[in-house]
Amino acid sequence: MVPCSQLALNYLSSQETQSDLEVILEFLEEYYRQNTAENATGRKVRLFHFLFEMLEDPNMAHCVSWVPTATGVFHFSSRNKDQVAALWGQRKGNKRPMTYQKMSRALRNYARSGEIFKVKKKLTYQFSQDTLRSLQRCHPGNL
DNA sequence: ACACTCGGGATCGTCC
DNA sequence: CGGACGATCCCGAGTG
Repeated sequence: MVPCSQLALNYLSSQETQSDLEVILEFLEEYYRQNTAENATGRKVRLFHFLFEMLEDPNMAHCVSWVPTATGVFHFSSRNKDQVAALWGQRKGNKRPMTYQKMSRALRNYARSGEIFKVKKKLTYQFSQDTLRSLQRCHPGNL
């Protein structure tokens, strides 16, 4: 997560015509909206955010893991893929249980927005460069 | 023949 | 209310 102060500075320097107070209030409102409800209740989390979390968690390696050969490529375990899906549905608070079939449909939608692409291999997908960079920026952990 | 995987249209829920 | 957007549901085709 980029520090609030740095974001605010960038924002301020690009909005020199408005009054400082106006700009600051506008920024804080947006910042607060993006960084509270999301982390607290998981309401605004997108599927690829969740998947990135799973991929960074060593305890989930039996479900999803990075493919070492290329950056941003990951694949699901054929046996445990539905476990990831179940956790995803749980995170979203869905009434009906999530399955890999339904979750993978959402993954396929990411091809249109260019966030994640399907690769030829079974059960494997690839984050786009931009998506991967922004995810790593928000996740100050390893790498 | 069979189970598993992929593709996509339709629909839903939330937000503005 | 209605459109945009992301996700969910469902069914049929593809494949080893």
